[in-house]
Amino acid sequence: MSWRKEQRRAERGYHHGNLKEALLQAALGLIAEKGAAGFTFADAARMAGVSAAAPYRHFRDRDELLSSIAQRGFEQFEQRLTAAWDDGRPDTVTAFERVGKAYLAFAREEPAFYNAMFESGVPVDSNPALQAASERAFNIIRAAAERLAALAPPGTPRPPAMMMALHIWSMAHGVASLFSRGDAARRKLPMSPDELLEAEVLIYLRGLGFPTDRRAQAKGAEPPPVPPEASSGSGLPPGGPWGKPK
Amino acid sequence: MSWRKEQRRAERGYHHGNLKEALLQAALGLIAEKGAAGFTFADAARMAGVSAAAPYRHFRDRDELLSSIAQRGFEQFEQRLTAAWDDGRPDTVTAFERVGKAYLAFAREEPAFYNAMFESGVPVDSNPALQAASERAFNIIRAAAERLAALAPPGTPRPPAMMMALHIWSMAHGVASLFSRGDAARRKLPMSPDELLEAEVLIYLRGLGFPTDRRAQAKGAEPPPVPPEASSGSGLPPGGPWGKPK
DNA sequence: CAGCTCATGTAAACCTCGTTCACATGAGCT
DNA sequence: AGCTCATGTGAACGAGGTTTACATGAGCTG
Repeated sequence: MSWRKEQRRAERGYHHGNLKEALLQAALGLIAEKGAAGFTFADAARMAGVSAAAPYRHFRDRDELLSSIAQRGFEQFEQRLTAAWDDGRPDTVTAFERVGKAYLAFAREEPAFYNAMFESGVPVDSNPALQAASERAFNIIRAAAERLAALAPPGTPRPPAMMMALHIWSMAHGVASLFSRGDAARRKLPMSPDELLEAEVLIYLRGLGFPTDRRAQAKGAEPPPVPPEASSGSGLPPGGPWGKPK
Repeated sequence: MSWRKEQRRAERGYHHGNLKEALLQAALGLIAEKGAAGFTFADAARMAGVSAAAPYRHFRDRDELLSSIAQRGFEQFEQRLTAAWDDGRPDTVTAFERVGKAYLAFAREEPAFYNAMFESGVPVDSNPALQAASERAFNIIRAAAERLAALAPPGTPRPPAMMMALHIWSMAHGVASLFSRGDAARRKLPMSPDELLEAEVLIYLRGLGFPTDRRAQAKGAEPPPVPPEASSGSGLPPGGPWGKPK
């Protein structure tokens, strides 16, 4: 069995050359497989072909590795949310929903990152860089909420954008962690997590008085009077945001 | 140092008498302190004054202890939700909001249970009793949603109660796990988690067309025509569900 | 190019934990 | 009194986290 280690060493020499990165990648894979709780420092080292003590040259301890991954996660998260938001094109509500979907997509497609970010027990404030990355990501949601709030129909009290952002975040996180990942996904649902979240957000926005029919507005302009096609006076498609009751 | 162990043994004899219960209590305390991830079987044994091997007479392994705690958690959770719902008294919306508050209160006051139930990585289906307890608890929310759905204003499409229940659950869980517990509670918020959730639920209900002014209905009866005091035609108090924009 | 230095890796050791196994104890029944 | 079985003990194993003393070699310096 030890020829393997020898061969690896022969391949790469005494020094690895890029161990830090290799450890992060290995950890990412392991966390995706077994969750942040099941991930071990030693395994990551093994996977990178180095001794168990080597990682300590690059991370103070296991928690710091985890926290680094969480930080990267928030960075990628921010990118995905930014792309989804696309500065509110083609219209604010459509873009807003796209952000919601991007949230769930991230949670589903990057389970390792999501796990490290929200479920690993790493305190957000354990590391200033982590905290900053987390805030940048949240700010995307907040900025989107800001734009949405500015569209509040005249006559309606304008909702605080921060509150809206927190509400949306809680919905997305709630759906993701209860229904969209890992063991939780095994709960039997009448609809997909994506549909669930989309309906939730639409109903919420309607509750704030927003026209949730996309045709009713464009490019962030003040919404025009509701056109006659918009059904039931609420701007929603017939049947409600949850589709036809099959 | 060993006089302590001896004394303990002297106090309680060779047999503990109620080790299973003692272990559950010890675990509860440890989880509350350090989270389910940081909790160790050995610590629980130490705290109960027995050897590290003793717990295996009562639990197959560490996971089974955790799962037992999660189950108890769901049972207590169900009780609290049931009490809060109080069969929809004095009116459905009020009772519904009380359930939301009870959810958060439970998450805050019973961090160990909440942790074991939702954040410990214990799969809900690892144990039939656990699964059943979890479903009973969720059924309270579902039943409440059912009653609420039946109140849908005439002319509005009636929302599926199951969907409503899932939405409410996701909001409550989202707020609890992001803002109301442990490290997460350190995020700076413009309002308390309770207020945040209450506003969220009210806005959501309004989005479904429910009159969210409590005076507008009583005892689950069909809501009467909106009285003149109900402002702005939405049934909400002036300023919106989030209070005055200070 | 020889030599030095420091970042980077290794091996070995220590502690804790989860888990198992052979054995001890004593509560309750016969 | 004696049996028996549930319950607890101690020792042992393997694994992981972490530290420490030592090894290696990449890159600078003269």
